[in-house]
Amino acid sequence: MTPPVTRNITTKLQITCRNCSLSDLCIPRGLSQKDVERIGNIVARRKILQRGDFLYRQGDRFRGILAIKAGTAKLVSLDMDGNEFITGYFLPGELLGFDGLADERHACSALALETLTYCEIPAEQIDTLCREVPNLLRELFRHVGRTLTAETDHFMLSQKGAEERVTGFLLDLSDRLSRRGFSSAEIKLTFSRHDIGKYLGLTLETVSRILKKLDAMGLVNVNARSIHIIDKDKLREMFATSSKET
Amino acid sequence: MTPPVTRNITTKLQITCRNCSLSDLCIPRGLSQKDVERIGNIVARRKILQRGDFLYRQGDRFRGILAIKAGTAKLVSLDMDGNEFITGYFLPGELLGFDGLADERHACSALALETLTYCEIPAEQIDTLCREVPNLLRELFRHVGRTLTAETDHFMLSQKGAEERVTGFLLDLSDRLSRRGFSSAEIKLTFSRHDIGKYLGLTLETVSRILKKLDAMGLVNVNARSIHIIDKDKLREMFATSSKET
DNA sequence: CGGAAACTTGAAACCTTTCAAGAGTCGTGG
DNA sequence: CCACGACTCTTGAAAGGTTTCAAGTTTCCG
Repeated sequence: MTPPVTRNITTKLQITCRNCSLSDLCIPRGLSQKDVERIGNIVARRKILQRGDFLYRQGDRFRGILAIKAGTAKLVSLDMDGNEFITGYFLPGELLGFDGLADERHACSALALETLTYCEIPAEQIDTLCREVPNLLRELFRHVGRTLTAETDHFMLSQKGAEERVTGFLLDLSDRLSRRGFSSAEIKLTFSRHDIGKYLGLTLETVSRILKKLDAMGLVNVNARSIHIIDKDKLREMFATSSKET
Repeated sequence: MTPPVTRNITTKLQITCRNCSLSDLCIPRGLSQKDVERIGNIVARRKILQRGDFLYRQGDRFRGILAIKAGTAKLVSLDMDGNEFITGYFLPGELLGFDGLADERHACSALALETLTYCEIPAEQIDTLCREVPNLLRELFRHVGRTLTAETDHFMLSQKGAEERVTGFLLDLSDRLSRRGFSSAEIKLTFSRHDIGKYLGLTLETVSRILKKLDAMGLVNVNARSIHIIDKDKLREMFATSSKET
């Protein structure tokens, strides 16, 4: 057995927060040079995972806040009946792990959708680090806050019609990608149709049908897992269309 | 004795965190006597609002974290099209306002469902207070974390069948009430059917129908806005029933 | 007491799911 | 290099659950 995993040739280059390419997205964003140096020494760096590997599992002890350096991940929640829901997804530069804050145990599982590297602020260090680096506290709050409003948006999206859910998902993904320096028009999905469905509260069949419809309308170009957004404005327009009630 | 009273005749007595009846629910829970004293001096106390009043509005500048002393509140979000969603609700002893953490502006509106009093930790004080009171930081993180997982649960609930959504809502409400010292069987709703619908992603008609059905099944006793839970076990059972997929 | 708002109730319309089968994709091994 | 098997995705038709629409009825409050 033991499949020939593409093991990481550990580049011996020392990457710290200071010279990390994501510093303008990640925690250091709001921090001074000196502060960055400080947390750079504590952050555990460059863990590497393969598709399907867990960053952490539901029920795991909370180890710390993770920052994705490369790759994408999904947040999976199981309810008491074992039904699976995807409650969020993460791109490079985004922070996750906050679901372990409530009671020291993770409420969700996070797993890699492709080869993924990440950094980690160990849980035990957070308190002291926040005290030593005043702005870090605020920065962390900003990030949980953002996670929170993202969940709110996710909920609202999941209450709309199927068409809007899918277009909303594409727009969100596209925006978040572009904010992180990736092409906002050429999307290579790491999600399966099933994943998208579980994220949006739809069946994979419905997702498939709507993707096809958007393609037929000329708004996007769907080819298996690669999606080309042709007319984002019209996509946005169609996303907004359907409001009626108060 | 001294069971948690439902209402407070505006006693002119000086209430601080130390002698607050909710101290075992609110922030002070995890803190030492001395720490409580400390934050007790900073917390702005006992603002009072009437039904329909806003604790804060979407877009308002983030003023601080609020703790409800008495009464209930709902969190309302409007999407870009003006559609209204209820993204959460709060009982005495619960903290809200975290939706303002992301960018100094509240992403939702919070409004009182009945006469309500609350306390407030001013935003400007949070940083310094956290540095002075080490455990407060952890306690605050615990609370945001809890808010986060509550939202996840809310999302998952909203993906289920209508019957489970309503029973799930009743069970959640009942549990949270009892955890706060209120009767878990005798519920006096401060929500309208419309509110419940907006919270669960259902129309008010559907909520009405299902409430009636649960009544007819003998699981609850519905009388306008007062709900008596007769058979919570069976209610739980019916909530779990419907799991099939993996 | 009267009027507005909240709630109930029924029937039809609508959207998404379910079920079922076929097509495409990918990796492995002959 | 092609075949095989396992997935993943597509596509169609029927079933099912919620919403919508449309009246009523009740409750609440001035």
